[in-house]
Amino acid sequence: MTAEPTAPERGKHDRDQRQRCLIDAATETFAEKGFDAATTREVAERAGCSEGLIHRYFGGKSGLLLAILESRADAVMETLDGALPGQTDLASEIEQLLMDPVLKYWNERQFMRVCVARSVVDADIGRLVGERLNGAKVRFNAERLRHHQQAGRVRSDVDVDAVALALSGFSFSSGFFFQVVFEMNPPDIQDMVRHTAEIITRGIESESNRKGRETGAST
Amino acid sequence: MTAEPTAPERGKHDRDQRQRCLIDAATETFAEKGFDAATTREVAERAGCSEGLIHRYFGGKSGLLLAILESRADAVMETLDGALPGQTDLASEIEQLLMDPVLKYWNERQFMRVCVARSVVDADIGRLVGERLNGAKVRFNAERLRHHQQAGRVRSDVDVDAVALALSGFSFSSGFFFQVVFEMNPPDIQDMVRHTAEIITRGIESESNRKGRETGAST
Amino acid sequence: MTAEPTAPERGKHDRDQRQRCLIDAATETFAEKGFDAATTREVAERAGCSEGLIHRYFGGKSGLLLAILESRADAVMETLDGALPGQTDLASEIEQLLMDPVLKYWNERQFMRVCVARSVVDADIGRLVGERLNGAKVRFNAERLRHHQQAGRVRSDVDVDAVALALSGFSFSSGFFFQVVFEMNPPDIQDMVRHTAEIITRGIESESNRKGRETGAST
Amino acid sequence: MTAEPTAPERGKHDRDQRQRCLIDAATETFAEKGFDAATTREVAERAGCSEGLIHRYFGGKSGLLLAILESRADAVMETLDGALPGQTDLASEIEQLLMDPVLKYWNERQFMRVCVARSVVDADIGRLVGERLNGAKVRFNAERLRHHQQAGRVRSDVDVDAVALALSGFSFSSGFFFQVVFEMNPPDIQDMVRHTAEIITRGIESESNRKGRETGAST
DNA sequence: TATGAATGAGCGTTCATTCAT
DNA sequence: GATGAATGAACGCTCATTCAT
Repeated sequence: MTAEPTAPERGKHDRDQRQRCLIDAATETFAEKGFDAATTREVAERAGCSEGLIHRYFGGKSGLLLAILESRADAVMETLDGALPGQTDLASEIEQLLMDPVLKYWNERQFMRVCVARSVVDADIGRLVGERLNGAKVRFNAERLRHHQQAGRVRSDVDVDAVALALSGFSFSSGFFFQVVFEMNPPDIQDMVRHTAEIITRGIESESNRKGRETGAST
Repeated sequence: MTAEPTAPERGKHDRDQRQRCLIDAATETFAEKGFDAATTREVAERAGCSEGLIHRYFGGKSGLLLAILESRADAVMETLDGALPGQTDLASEIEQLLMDPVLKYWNERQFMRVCVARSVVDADIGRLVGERLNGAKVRFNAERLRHHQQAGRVRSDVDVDAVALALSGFSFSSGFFFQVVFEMNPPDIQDMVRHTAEIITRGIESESNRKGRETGAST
Repeated sequence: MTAEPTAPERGKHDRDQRQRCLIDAATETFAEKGFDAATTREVAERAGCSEGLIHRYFGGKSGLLLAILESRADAVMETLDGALPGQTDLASEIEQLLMDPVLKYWNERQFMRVCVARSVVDADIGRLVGERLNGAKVRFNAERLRHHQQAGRVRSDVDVDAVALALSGFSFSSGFFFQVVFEMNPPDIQDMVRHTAEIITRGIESESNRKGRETGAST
Repeated sequence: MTAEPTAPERGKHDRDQRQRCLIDAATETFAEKGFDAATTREVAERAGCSEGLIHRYFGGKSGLLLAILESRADAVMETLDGALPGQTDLASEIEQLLMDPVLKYWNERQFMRVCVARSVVDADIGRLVGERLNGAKVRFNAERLRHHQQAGRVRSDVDVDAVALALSGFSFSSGFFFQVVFEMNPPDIQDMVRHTAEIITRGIESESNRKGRETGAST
């Protein structure tokens, strides 16, 4: 998570900084209490400015929610996908695709709480999260898998799009629900995810890849 | 889903019936609007009684939420697990364990919306859902898998508890999030789940099971 | 003005009485401060009940304004017209038609303030006041004048509808603006109105009426 | 109405021009929405300058209202009275005294809306309008009538001050309320006013004037 | 006991005003 | 001097909760 921006002194003029502070304060507050139960009063207090600014800048409480989604969605996807190096080894690739989100969902848990809680109740947000957040992850997974399939490491009868979707769903439930919502023990989750990665690898790899792996392993 | 209980006439005394009506009305209302945005006025209206009863019977709005969880949790788990016949074939078993929740989550989507939306925001509810709802499912999965492992159909190096958890997470994301929240096309989801079931089966089955399957398939 | 209804004790249940109290309290408050500057807080305080009732009963502040107009418009017109006995003498009739509103506008000055202030700013209210309040007065005047014209006391070339409108306008400016808004001395206004009544009588009476009056006066 | 002053460019210093722009913008805004519902934001926007200037120049929103009244009262009276030529014919004089305001109130309807709406609610404004606006009109009327009375065209028993007040009231209700607020048809109003002018003329003219008029008419 | 009238704390929002720039 | 970002008091309104009926 990026460093919390320091709020400008009260009364000082600094539009951009103020907006960032408000968005951060709102993310925390919405995550802790839920969108409805959170009050603009508390958001403003946390941001160290007056309530009026929420309405001036974002057009109200609901505008603030949209601003959160807008401002973070792309950033979040970048951090989820950006830095992942492609692996030439299929097993490493699968483990990476499953394990990385488990870390990212933890880091972005506040933002995720806001998104998830709203998506359940607000269909527009639901679709937005499904398409922008999950969709991006799925497309990313599919691309990686396709590459391995073309290299002959993945069985030709495997539907990489279906597997990509399955992987995103599995890492979402592990990384967000098990870890953040159900408060399960992170090391346990990581073991489970690693184990599942092996199983899936075995389930999708081509005959040649299996042999190479067994040989490589025995060497 | 059980039949909607008929509301007693206004003013009539029928405590149990009234309570069931209120719980059903509240489940619908909370699911459609979210817990905070729903009003006790609307719940009472749907239930066909006065607002005052919500407080007399359940001690207020939040008591009504707890009553929903209490009254449905066990029932839901029964419907999720109860009627599932054990399969002697591993592939069928896995497919059944993954596909069944996809149908059940759809039927119980109203109740699930309430649970999930609250669990994200309220840690107590989060743990309750994790332990009572998901936990039951995981234990059920583990038992089935262990049986197949003891019968030699599942590799001995597979951690059935880990796989049981993985399966529950995967079916939760597919059945609830993909299907209900992201509004994806149910047949597409079912195809993906079936495909994934095959992959996982391949990933966990023992050498002997694989050979038997290939032989059986070629016969 | 009818006696101020006594407010029910706080918390006591008395829907009708409460509504009447709120309408009276609102009339006073709107009259003193204007509709916009008046607050629902103050109205509720004067009525001795909680703010919420304004919204429950009247659907909000603007509903309260409409309720005032609805509840008083007819009553006001009745008191303006109802008790006026027809006069066989034209001069008495004119004086009565001009003088009576001067008293009535004073008694209803609070209600009138609300009506007039809003009509200037809100075209819907303007038309409503023009048609329901002033229109009724004009039609009443016209009927009386027509009767005198048919009896030969009013010149046949007089347009009674035009005169009826003129009389209503004159009594409105004298009775409301001069007396209530400009705070002129009521006896002075009454003298002026009486004098004007004589002049108008002279202006509309038929030759025969004039002769009869002069003869009658000299007798 | 005088030509709208062109606003100085934003940021340029031109105190007098800016003040005039603000007063014009405020007159329009207050007339359209009413004083309370109008916002300083909109006034400043229309005037093409910043909100702060309203406070710097006029000390706030209410100061702006006073500035409107101050700056326009005299101008309005000049346009109401200034250009009216004295008539040697009594009938023409009366018609002119009644008809002219009907046109002037229409031209000044924005300013009048502001004055009238406030005068009903604010006693200070009420007196100011009564004395400065209506008072000036009444004195003007009285002077003209006195001249005709001295010339023997008006009966000696007529109280010219009372009639002057009556005329001002009648033309105020016709010109402002009937025409602007009640949105009556201007030609209809003009017919009514002309008819009333004849009636009043007949009501106040001396015997000699009547004879001269009848002779003149028959010639 | 069940009702629904009544409450009042607290919400999102507005806007005249102030003041850093 | 002019700007517009920032303030904060106060608004209309909502609704869980209470309580007279």
